[in-house]
Amino acid sequence: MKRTDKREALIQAALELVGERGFHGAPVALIADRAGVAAGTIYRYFDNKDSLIKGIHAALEQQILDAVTVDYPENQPVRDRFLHVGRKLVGYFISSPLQFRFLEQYYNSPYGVASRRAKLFGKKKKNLIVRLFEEALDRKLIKPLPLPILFALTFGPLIDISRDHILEFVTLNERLIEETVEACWGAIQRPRAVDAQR
Amino acid sequence: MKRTDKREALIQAALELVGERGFHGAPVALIADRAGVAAGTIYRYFDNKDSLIKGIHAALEQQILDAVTVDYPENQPVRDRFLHVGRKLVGYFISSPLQFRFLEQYYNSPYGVASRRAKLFGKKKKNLIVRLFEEALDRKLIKPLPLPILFALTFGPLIDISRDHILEFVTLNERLIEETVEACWGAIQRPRAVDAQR
Amino acid sequence: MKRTDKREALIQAALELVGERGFHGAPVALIADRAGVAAGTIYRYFDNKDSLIKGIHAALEQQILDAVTVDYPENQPVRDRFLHVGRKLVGYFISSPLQFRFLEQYYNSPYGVASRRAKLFGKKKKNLIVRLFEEALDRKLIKPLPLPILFALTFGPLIDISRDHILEFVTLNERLIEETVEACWGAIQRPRAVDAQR
Amino acid sequence: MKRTDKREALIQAALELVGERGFHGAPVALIADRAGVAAGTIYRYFDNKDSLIKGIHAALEQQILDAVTVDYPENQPVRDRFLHVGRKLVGYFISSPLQFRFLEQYYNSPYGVASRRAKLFGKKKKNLIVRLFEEALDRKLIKPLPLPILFALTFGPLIDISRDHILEFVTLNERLIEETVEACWGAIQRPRAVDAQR
DNA sequence: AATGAATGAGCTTTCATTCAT
DNA sequence: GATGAATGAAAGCTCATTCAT
Repeated sequence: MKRTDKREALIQAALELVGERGFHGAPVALIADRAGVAAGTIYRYFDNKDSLIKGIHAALEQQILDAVTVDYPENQPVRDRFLHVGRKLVGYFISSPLQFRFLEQYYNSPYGVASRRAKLFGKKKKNLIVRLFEEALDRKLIKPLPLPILFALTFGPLIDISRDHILEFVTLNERLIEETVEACWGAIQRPRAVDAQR
Repeated sequence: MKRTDKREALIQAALELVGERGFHGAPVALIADRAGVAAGTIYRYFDNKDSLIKGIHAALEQQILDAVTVDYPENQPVRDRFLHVGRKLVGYFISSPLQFRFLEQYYNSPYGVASRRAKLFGKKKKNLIVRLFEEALDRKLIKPLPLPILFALTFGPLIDISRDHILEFVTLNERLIEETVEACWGAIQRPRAVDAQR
Repeated sequence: MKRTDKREALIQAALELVGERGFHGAPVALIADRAGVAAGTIYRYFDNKDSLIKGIHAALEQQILDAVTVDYPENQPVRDRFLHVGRKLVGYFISSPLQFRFLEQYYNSPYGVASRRAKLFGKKKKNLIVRLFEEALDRKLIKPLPLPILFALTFGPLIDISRDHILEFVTLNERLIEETVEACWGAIQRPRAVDAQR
Repeated sequence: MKRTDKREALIQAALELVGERGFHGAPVALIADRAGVAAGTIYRYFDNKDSLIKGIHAALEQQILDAVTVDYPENQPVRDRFLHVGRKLVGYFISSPLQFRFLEQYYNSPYGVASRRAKLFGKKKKNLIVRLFEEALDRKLIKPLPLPILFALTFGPLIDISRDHILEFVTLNERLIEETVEACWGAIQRPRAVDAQR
């Protein structure tokens, strides 16, 4: 097993254990065991357990960023770009349940308290999203609400339905995802002019 | 101190400690200390620590149910009843940050995995909400989506903005709450007939 | 076993193990074992292992102080008082080999680096000795050398012969102790006037 | 780097680390690192860590012996030879603080327990000193005390003042060293006949 | 000969739970 | 009923030593 392989094996093992059992269920001895290495070996690849956990988190943020960026319709209307991001996000989550559950654990633990601010979005991605929302606000396409509320109305439900799908409370399909993402857009979309108000 | 008082004191102490410091910061010795009883005493009132934690959860669900039920406009239109529930929910959360943070801890821990199914709503309350949504579906007032998705589109954002308010990412006021609850309704509301479709 | 007994048992066990084997040979598990308690019990009596070690050190300093103070001939000539201190010090050390070896370990370890300044003498005792030496210097009874050098010339050899006795390189008896203590006095004693110089 | 160079580098690195930080601060990985070799390489030159430590000790004893032997006034009076040894010893110690501190660590650790018997003097040097003392005893120049006591009265203080100088409790100069060494001689010197007693 | 990744026993400390008082 | 001292398993981490390369 090569150096990189072992690092990957440790990340994979920790990801699985935390995803499956939570942080309480992922002591270093077990992580090492599942990765097929000795406990002490972890400390050749990571400064300490926290560092391993944070490393996974960082890697996942990058994955999400990548997933959302693929085929991003840079030059299409705001609405289309929003729908793209929503679709890709849900797509990533439901195709990566371990990763999703890890992130849920992470953001609700001492580890994640500090980076909660960044929520599910790393710097680069946040900028992508933030830019999108700010453009939408500028053009008066969406309601003039604080960004955190706009995020809550859009990404909150998408995360929730992803979790529900993974926990099998609901079975998503393309149509349902599309309708939900569109409903999220509907939640923040600015009511059209006079006619629609009537 | 009466029997019930001690039970209450233990629940309150555990609630505070978990809310303030997370589960890691709430060992039984500390809970007992803050409750003004001996460590061993906990085991007269609860089978074990898990049981205490679950007891708190149950108590909080009841509190939420009560909060939502107060002044519930039983005979008003579905939309009004929905807005009432949303408003009360957010009101309860932001006026009970300890309770809110406890629940967040709870649902993201081994304790909560089992009861996640119940989400933020206990049996009775679920029925209240479920009845509301089913009536809305029957009358074709909202989109024909699976209940979990409807919940995600409505309660998801409300929980998120409550968290953001408690963490001071945003400062809610009555107007913002109202707009957000209405936006949630907008997300699931059935587009009106022919005109809106055009 | 009473509370105090257990504390004493832990101190005794740690004292023995450190004295016999050095700090490396005194892991908490072994200390607890020899004291007849569980490992965790140590932490009811001491904040941590360091605290236990420091507690022993403090207790021993007090013991030494007490030993030296008993029958201290407050109103006798400086020379008599010096001889008293020397005799008592050696007497304490060779009758308390475990304590002696513990202290040797202590002063040569990370634990003792900070308190090295105090050397074998706690505050009160240092003052007793310091006062004695200062009086002797004032009266021009001893050579005008820096205090550390005076200490080295007097207590250095006394500690060394105590160690040698404990390690059985030499077998001390009252006469030998007396002669050595007097030799130490001889080392710092001011040469008498003109005659002695010739 | 030649074979011998690596051995020397390892000894030097270990000497520095132990001298600076104590045994706790000198794990093999760090020693190897500072010596510019791989951790495993140590085991080509020494059986194990203990062996390396003992190797340093042996080297230092040789150094001390050499230092004391230089300019040794073989044909001068016993007193002069004694003063020479004392001076050279202190001179070596205060000009080699790392070496001094290593030896202090060594003699107070599991490593040194076995070789304590040899004290600061290896075989050859012991013989030099022992011969000196035996000659002095034969000629009735010093008090008829056991050798360990004579050593304690003479080398004990010299080691102590060297330590105090290194720790900056006192600042030695040639005069102070001379006076102290002479005081040591005074401690063991046989009182001169009737006249001096008067 | 030399490397350095890997090992795993051993360390100190925490804490849910028990039980004699 | 209530206490809180005692327990001991389990945690994260270190480091002397080995061995495939």
